[in-house]
Amino acid sequence: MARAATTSDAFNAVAEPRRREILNYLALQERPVGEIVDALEMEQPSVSKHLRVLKDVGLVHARRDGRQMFYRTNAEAIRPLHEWAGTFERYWRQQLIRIKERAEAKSGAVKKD
Amino acid sequence: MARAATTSDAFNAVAEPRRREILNYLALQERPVGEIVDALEMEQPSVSKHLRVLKDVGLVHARRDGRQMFYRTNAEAIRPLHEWAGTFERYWRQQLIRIKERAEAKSGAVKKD
DNA sequence: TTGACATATTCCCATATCGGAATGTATTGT
DNA sequence: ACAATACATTCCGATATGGGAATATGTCAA
Repeated sequence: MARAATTSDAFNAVAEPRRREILNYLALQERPVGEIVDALEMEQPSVSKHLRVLKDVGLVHARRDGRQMFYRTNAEAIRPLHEWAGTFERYWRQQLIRIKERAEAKSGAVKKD
Repeated sequence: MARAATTSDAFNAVAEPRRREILNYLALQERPVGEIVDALEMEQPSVSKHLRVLKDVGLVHARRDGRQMFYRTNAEAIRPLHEWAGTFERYWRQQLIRIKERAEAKSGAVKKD
């Protein structure tokens, strides 16, 4: 076995920085491929390939209009990622509190509340 | 060029499901490698290698105690991921509202509020 | 039909992966 | 010093990658 395919899930798909840029760009409104190419300064085949990956895991939706293909971010598909990361929120909050407490203790613990 | 290294950032590191399991397991409290091996039923070298990746991107902290190495999740390092995904929250909320509106319209739009 | 335009796919290559097996290293107890 | 324990690393093989170049596909316009 080798590394998991980027097409396997959203986690793998967004691991690629270029794909995150594309998702950011397509979040506001749908755009044709050519505009993505111009805006993000990437090669057209590269953009098409990234879009293919994103579409396969449901991170973008596609719509044809004449010769153009309009893509837009499917924000819903990013939720699982947000939720997984969110399960750690209470832990980093705790860490911050501990750091703060240690800093206060070190500085002489003037106040105690 | 090939795919970005898993050691490059947190996004790449958490793309691996096994590494997410490890992070989940080490979030509550620090654990020695052997316990991770038993709890998650993975080979020891595999666990060590994943921990190496996680440590390199700062997702876990390590502490030696005798022959054992205790690891714990550094939740702080997961925040950037949470925040990136969070920038899409308003979009998926909009999408849900639109879906709801469409459903109501279709069902006859009995109520209008 | 023919050509132009917009996008998608294929082929190639250097590289990075993950798992398994074997081996290396650090620390402790005797 | 030696063996045992706990991890870490290295080597291997199969496979997936992303970029570049070339080519294929699909759609419209004349």
